[in-house]
Amino acid sequence: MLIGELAVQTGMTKDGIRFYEKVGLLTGRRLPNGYRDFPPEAVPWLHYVRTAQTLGFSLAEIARHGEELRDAPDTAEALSALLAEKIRLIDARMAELAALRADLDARVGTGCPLRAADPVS
Amino acid sequence: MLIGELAVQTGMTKDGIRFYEKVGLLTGRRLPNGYRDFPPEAVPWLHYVRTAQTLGFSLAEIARHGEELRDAPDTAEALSALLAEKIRLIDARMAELAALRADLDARVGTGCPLRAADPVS
DNA sequence: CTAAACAGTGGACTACGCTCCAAGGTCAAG
DNA sequence: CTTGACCTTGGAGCGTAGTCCACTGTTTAG
Repeated sequence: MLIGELAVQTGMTKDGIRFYEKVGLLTGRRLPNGYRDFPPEAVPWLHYVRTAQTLGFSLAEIARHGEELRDAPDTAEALSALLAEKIRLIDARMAELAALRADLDARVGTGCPLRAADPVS
Repeated sequence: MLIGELAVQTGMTKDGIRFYEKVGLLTGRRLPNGYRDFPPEAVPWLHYVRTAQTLGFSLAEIARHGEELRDAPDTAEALSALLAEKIRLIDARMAELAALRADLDARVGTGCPLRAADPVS
């Protein structure tokens, strides 16, 4: 698959895809003419990358996790460990969100909690 | 409260605090000598800002929300609306995280799901 | 009076995650 | 053989969120 089609199928720009390759999120095969050639699996992979990214994982983290997987002696086990680790991170983030939510919930109707901190009032 | 003490009490740098003031997260009173003078409420406010920020809200968003509050005719009502809005956002984020978590969960032990997308293997 | 410990400003610089652009190579159709 | 659509590279530029620095002013203690 050439870069343009991958761009269409993932909703990314070509420049974005090239950037992702540059930072190691995608490894590049080249056709004899120098064009990049992506396997179809690149599509779900990029969707996964976008999802993980919007959830607060940096591209470097995502790339590093990919590499850890690639270099693991026992892939199935390494994969499980990595996913378990990600799940722990997600749980931690969810807990933080729950705490903020509870905090805001508690402030609703209790006067002027945020504004009190804003000296303009 | 002078900037140095606020920095100590919030764990921020003075430069960071000045930056926050510059982008409108903090409004500056000045002493006759030109020094910034912060009310004690700035401490919980900055803690709140940091929390909201780590949860994915941009400084611009946080500042804008603060302004919306300030400009609202009925502060208590506006506050409730704003907090309700934030809570909705948080719920949406939590739902996304839950979805990713379930996705990862489902992948654990099912072969080579991420690696399949990484053409190096 | 001077030195130390604070404060102020402006501007350069960083890292991340892109986006845009110019100049040029490749390929299929007419 | 040219046109157009596609691809390549390198480099500049941008927005966000700061950090760091030099130089200068202010306050306090000895």
